[in-house]
Amino acid sequence: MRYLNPAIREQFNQQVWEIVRRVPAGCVITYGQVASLAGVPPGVGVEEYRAWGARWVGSAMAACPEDVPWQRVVNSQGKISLREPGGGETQRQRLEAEGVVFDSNDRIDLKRFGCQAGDLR
DNA sequence: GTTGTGACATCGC
DNA sequence: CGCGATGCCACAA
Repeated sequence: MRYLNPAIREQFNQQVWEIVRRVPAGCVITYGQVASLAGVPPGVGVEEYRAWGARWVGSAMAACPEDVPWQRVVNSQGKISLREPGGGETQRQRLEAEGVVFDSNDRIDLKRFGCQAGDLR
């Protein structure tokens, strides 16, 4: 198959948003974690999912609803990934209000604030 | 139908 | 530990 079925993609997006909503306040999660929790969509190889799951999550985030705290989803570097640099300052303070601490490099310590799979449920 | 770009992850230096 | 380069899929123009 050349590319994933649109229906599966849609369902996958919903699943991603659902997981992000389960992320508790003061806790952040990486794209890889979200992809891992979302599970491998049908008809997709695990090795391919490992490489593209994160990107699919990012694509899903592109159209995330208002009630989805997309800001709690960060990349492996522990940094907020936004299209507009500096546009996330307001949301960053929002995370700080939840207890998330940023270092001098605008980075989050995933060892402390990184959410575990078992913490979601 | 083709081309360019992207809210990433991983490996190498 | 930090920065640069690479791979691959989906979407918009």
